[in-house]
Amino acid sequence: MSKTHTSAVGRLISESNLWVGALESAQAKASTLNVRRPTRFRLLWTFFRLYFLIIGLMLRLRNTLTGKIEEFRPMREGEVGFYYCGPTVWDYGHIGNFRSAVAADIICRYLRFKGYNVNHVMNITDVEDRIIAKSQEAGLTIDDYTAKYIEALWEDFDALGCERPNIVPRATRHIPEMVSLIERLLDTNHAYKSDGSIYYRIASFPEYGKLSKINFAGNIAGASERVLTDKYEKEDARDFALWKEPASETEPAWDAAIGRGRPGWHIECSAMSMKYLGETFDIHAGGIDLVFPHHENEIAQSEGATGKPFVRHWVHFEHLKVDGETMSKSKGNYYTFRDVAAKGFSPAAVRYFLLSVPYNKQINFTFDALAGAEKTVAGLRDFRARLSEAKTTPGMNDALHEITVTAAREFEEGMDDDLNTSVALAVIHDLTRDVNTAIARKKVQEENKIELLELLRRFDSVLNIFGSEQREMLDTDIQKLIHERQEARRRRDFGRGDEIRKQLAELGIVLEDTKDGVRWKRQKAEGKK
RNA sequence: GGCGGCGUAGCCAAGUGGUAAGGCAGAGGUCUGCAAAACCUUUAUUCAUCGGUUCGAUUCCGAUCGCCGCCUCCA
Repeated sequence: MSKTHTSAVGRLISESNLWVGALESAQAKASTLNVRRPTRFRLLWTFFRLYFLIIGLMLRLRNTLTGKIEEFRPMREGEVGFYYCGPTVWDYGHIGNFRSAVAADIICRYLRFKGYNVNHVMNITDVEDRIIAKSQEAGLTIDDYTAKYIEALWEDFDALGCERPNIVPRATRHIPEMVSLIERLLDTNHAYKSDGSIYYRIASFPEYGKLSKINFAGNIAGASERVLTDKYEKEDARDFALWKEPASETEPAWDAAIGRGRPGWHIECSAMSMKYLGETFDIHAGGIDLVFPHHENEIAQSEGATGKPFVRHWVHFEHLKVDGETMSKSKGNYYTFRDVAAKGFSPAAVRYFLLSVPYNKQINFTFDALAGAEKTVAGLRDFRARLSEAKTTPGMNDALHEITVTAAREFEEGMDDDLNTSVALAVIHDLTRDVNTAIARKKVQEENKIELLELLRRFDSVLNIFGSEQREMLDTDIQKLIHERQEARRRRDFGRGDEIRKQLAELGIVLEDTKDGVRWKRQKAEGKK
């Protein structure tokens, strides 16, 4: 096999979308004919790639609005507008929040993997009842109060390997946009003033309930006491506040043509998402609990004001449970990401755990499962290091090449199927086992290594579980000890060798004697219960 | 009361109308001076329970039990 082959395969991997059966057979034919990848074959490949990109490997995503799994097609070719209802910064994020954040991260990363240019907008809600209450308790302005949690949020994002969104609008910085949207709603009779506050008139929007499929008739007969007993100056109990009159002088408020007040929660997301993504955009994501009323209200506000469809594809993340139960402070099973990290678990293990179950299924958090994730991640990282270090012979092992190609295809098929990360991970584990065997049997050739490492990079551009490829340098003292131990072993002075191994273990360095020499690694982080 | 999700090995779990992915843990083995790592074998005749449809159901339908979510600001 020639160098040309390698680069073509490398491109194949890096461009993705191309791993289809027909392609493989074309490729198999090329190799049986022992053709040095002539230009016409490359053209044929390109044809297949384009063909299957259009009709073949489409991402299928569940859409809450229709309740169905649909092929995802953006409004504009190659461009995706993505809005994720981000956190309310009144406290450190808990592991449930990060389940959603990781899910949003995976969607954006996978869309990019598929070749889309993604504009990821994540809002930060930095004015809201709890924040107001907490900041007043602390004697701080809301900006001073939230600053600490916003900073913490980014630290947690970085630790968990979540990409920073492209745009992170804050509610308090978009008051004029909200005010003008409310004005539009007043003009179109979708909103009304009452006692200094402004409410949305649900009766004016007949499609209200289309996202959550909520049945108001059924509710009234049932247990929704709050709706019935709440005392509001509203035309209809279902109407919700767009603009709230401050209850006291000390409450944060903004002066506006519509009166002094502060925005309701729902209007924030309508105003900010439309500002950055347009009046109609591709994907709006968030936790499942936001379906009603938050997202339902966003639709009412946005579509009421514009008369256009607001969002084409709604994606909702299922919740995380702890030991099979709801996570709540009163049950004592409430954990922030920081709590978990403080118990000695690595952020990588937390990320792995959070993405090990598809986003649309509830995930059950247990410390046993997290300890399992810790070992699994360590194993995967070890695998990549072993592959990087593997000694190779020139050329390409065809059987291993087939395994590589198949893994690439199956990974993409799994992810295309409504982002089934469980399947994608299983593909990686299978590949790991096969390649480990190949390494042990010295079957990994130079070109296999190149394409395998490239494939792992491709996988990791989506999952981000392998992490940095930078190999840490050892202290010279430690290097000397390792060398000394090798010398001792050569003399068959195993007593001295074991002594040094023990000494290094105490320094957190674990050694592996392989046929190609000694490998070292850091002691795996052990999570403690 | 209305709407929705889920119950799969010790644990976390994927999945499908045709007879159970993957990870962790456990057991045995190969390799190794010993380890470690890796690999191999093994661990659910069975997918909450009971009925029904079907040639065939874990997968579809019904009922029951259990868990979880939403029903006005919770990811």
